[in-house]
Amino acid sequence: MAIEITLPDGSVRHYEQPVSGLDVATDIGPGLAKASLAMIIDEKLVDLSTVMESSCSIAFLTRDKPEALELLRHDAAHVMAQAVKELFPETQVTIGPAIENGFYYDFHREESFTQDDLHKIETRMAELVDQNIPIEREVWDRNQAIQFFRNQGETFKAELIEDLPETEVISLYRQGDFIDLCRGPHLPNTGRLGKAFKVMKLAGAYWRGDASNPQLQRIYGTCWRDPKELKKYLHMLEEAEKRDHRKLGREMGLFHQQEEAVGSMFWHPKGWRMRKALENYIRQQMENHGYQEIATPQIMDRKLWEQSGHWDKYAEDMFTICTHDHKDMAIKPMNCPGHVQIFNQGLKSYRDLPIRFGEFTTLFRNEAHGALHGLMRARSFSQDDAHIFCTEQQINAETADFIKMLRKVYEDFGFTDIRIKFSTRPENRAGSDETWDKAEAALQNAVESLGLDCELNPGEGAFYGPKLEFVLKDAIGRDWQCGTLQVDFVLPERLDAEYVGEDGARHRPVMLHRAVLGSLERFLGILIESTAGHLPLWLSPTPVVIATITDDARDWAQEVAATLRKVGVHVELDLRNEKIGYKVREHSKAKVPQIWVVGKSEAEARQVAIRTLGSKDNEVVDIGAAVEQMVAKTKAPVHL
RNA sequence: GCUCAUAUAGCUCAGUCGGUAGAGCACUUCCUUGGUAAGGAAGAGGUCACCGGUUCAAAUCCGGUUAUGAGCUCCA
Repeated sequence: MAIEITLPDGSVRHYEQPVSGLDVATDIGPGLAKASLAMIIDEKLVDLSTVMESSCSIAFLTRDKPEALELLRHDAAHVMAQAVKELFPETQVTIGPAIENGFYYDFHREESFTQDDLHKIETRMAELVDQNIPIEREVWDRNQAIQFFRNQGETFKAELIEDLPETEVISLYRQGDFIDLCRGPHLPNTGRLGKAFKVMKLAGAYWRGDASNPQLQRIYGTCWRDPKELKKYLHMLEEAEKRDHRKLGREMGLFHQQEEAVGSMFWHPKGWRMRKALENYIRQQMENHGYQEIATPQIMDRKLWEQSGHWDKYAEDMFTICTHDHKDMAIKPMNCPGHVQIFNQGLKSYRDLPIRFGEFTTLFRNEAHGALHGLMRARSFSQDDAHIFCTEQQINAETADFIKMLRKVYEDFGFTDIRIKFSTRPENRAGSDETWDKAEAALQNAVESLGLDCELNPGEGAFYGPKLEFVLKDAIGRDWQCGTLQVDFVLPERLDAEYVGEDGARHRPVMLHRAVLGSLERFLGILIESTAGHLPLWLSPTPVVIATITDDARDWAQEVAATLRKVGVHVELDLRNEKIGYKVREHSKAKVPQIWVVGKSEAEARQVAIRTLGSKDNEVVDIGAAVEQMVAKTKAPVHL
């Protein structure tokens, strides 16, 4: 029986007998055999050792291809597991996948790994690579595999196999004495892994991601195709650390936090100017989109939160107050119930809908201690929060208008590539399945009519409805939900919202919960990190500092400052007896977007020398033109 | 909340074997009026996060607490 192997270039090789990928690669050339990590048969990635029994098309996955990374990282995880088992035999292995930039492996061991252990593990991994141990695939009988891992004391692995569907092929990979359950594919040997990896850090993680399960020790590593890539990545991490908003917030004099107010901000003058500018900007956009601003009480009776269902789900995370007459009050963690109270005042007609209420007041949530993260996750924060009360027929149009606003706003900050997650019904929820079917279908319909590209995020919706999450990344690549849109058929029912329809009967409105920026604090944090503190001038607390070279220019500097203040530009003067280089350095470090340097010659010519942040040059401009460009740039964008 | 790590001057950090603390920058004063990322000199600044223990003696060793960082869980 002849076997025809078709290669990507269209050439065909003929074999009389079953042949492995490695054989074919060796036939073509020893260079290819050496460079190949795995192969692709009919678009499926498999081991190089896979034997082909019939004709097929194959391609070799070589190290230089970007897809090789995932394979290398997965193998790095296995090599790490082998190293850990050799060094600490009492450890139980669980799972170890490739992730963005690297890999991790979750281990169970009574004793904690130490920093020193991590070094040992890394060293041992390098030794295993040097030993060039063959990695071999074996297919086992399911019960035999379970029994095998049980005998080895690997209860987590045994549990994994037990939970695999009966039809699943149980493949084990053997590298030396180490055998692991794995779907594969893998490299032909440990030598192919190379040494562009690094064991990074230790963290806790729950077995199967459930906090009620035992906690495992997760060891993270990074892995690349060559040392150059590794170095580049490590350098990138260092650079990202410099963009940390908590660090920049201090350096730019924006805010600080302290022990007496964990999770909350002390906003300094500059930070607060910035925070206000952002709020005023989004307030303007909302007004242009027909939203009406309201303010609801900070403290409301527990009864209202019980009625809405929040008490049931979030009581632990709410700050509560017991008044002197023993009333239980909650400090509001969100605005929705308050907004419904205003909607419920007076009888609404279908002619009134949609009604869009917006609010920016501060919310308070007693977030878990370990969840706090600077501006990104705080215990007090405010949102560009709004609720749209509308009919089912209006959902699509309202969604379209919201998306339109969101896109323009995100563009203003340079966020053009927005990830959207579609989160569906969670396990713990309010409302009937029928209601959820309707809400999810309505949101799905709106998404489709707009042609939005969403990732499905099952089970992650709000307890009252499905949601869209608009996700941005921070400096080191972590995801943060910023904007959101939620379709809610539940709260209007629970809080008894209604309107009179065309038919004269009473109906429940639909509630759309939505925020473009999400938490203003979080959005600022993301923005500071994404811009490395180089904010747009209209958001910058001090868009310009006027710095004198000598006292000769003092009067001119003050005149320029007065001119700017007259047109509403926040300007600071630096008249100190310091060298201009010193002043430039200081204000550059504080991320001041423009430094207007004035010396004797500028004073005489009624000019300023503009130095823009990030540039080493300066441009000498007449005062009229300079003020004009500053006024234009410090004006927040407005969209209609 | 859980796991691991960390906590020394305003900031960034050093501090060996346990013997009561040090640098640079910032700050204050004086000198310097200098053309685009650090001019010079002097001075001041610390209950070594907090509480307890071991010890003749603790920044240092041990226990606890709090906060911070990373990750997990959570995120209305």
